[in-house]
Amino acid sequence: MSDRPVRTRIAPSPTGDMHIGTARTALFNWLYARHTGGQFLLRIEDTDRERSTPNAVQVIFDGLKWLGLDPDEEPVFQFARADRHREVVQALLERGAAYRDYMSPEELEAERELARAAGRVVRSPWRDRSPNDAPDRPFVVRLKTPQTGETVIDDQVKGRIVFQNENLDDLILLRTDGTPTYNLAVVVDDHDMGITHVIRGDDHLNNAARQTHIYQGMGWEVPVWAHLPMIHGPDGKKLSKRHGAQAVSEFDSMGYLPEAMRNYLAKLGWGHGDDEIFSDEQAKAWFDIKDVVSAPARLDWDKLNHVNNHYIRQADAPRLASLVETILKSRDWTLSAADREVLARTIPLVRDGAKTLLELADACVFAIRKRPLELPEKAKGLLSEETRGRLARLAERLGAADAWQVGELESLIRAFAEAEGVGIGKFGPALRAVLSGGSPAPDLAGALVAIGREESLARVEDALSSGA
RNA sequence: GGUCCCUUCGUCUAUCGGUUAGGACGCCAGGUUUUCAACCUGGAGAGAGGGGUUCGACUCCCCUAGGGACUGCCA
Repeated sequence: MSDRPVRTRIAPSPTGDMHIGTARTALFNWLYARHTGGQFLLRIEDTDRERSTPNAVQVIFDGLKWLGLDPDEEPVFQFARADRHREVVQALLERGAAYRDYMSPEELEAERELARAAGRVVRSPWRDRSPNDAPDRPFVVRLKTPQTGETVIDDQVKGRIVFQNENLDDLILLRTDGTPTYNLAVVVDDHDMGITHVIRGDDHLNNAARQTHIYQGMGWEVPVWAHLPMIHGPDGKKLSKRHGAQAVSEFDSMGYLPEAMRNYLAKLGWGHGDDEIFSDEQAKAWFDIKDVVSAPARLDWDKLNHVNNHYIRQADAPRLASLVETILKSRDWTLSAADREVLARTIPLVRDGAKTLLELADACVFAIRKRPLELPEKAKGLLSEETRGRLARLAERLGAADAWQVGELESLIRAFAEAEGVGIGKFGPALRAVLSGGSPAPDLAGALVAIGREESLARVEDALSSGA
């Protein structure tokens, strides 16, 4: 390999959702490019005309953008390069590194069965036939892969892997209809894009051996290979919908922060000693393909939640407020300017316990609910005559509080309990219920601050006057 | 069937021939406590099995078992 500047790429096919495994592959490519001062590129593999959709292309753009993995150049669309791919096939043909195969689908099928039964690879009789024998029939173009010797893949993750060439079949390069296949297109595009490091899922490990011969047929430099193990579901099976999520957009809508995803995904298959939480800058500085683990990893929701909670605590409050507002709006809440202020006050008080933005939003609801709050049955039971009197006396003190701040209110509540000669447990639960209407709420002082003085006192008043 | 990959606590991982096999999440116990979290302290918990190589193997080699990928004119 040469010392060309590093260029990596992510090459998804736009046929549906963006899988979280694709996201991690993109992350590793991005990290490696950033680590080495190289470039990270995007190529849309849209050669499957049946399944590729513009919408799915947009999903990929959106997914990468959300994850903060910005490509350094405009995306390359593979289908648009079909002429170039055919040009390379022509060159391969001229060099004698490829041949036209006139087997009919039926013949191919028969050969496939024979080959499988014999435990060997599919072979075409046209490989060694003279072009002069060519019939007037549709044909595919196949790569003329060596049948003796061995092909060595020096993989950065898996190590040195040796394939016996007799086990490698002749890849189809061009279909009967003249369109290029995936295996040809990746190689040509990676070469033309100057990709130095092919970092991709290890489902392509076998392809690497076969693709090597396309590079060699053209006399091109073979890239450095790095085949990443896949991400499995918590049960160790292939990650699928029933595991809760598999698409990047789903993690977004479940309330995971992109920086949390980057940190968590980076730790899935790669690590830097005992470091668990690290910044993008640290990840870029530390990341090396050689440190990627070679075994598949399972998605662990508990750990993802833990990491996400960490980043929710770290995030800017205004950013969280806007994210929470988006979630609340999607639940048909309309927020006034005053509500937004309440939200801004509430978030710092409740964020510590939130594992997702959805939970954060839930935790804010108590503060913006509209009076009069309907108390749950359980709460009504708390409002004995004695407690009502106590709350009334407490409301008086609250009304006269110097400052409406957590510290002040905490001491006020403590002092009140002492004055009443009871523990906070005697009136705390009732106050909480009255303030929140049964919604989850933080500690009393925090709840009071979040709700605001006027609104808090009004809620207490509502409760005391109802059914009195 | 063939080729190839993988295998340390439940999970993610550290270890790069010599460690009481470390950390994190989760779990359990205790603490804090006006709810739920969060937080603090402590605890349980691992080298798939069998052969080698070596003074010494989680670490190197082989076999077995169990997972997985590929074996498409999909990507």
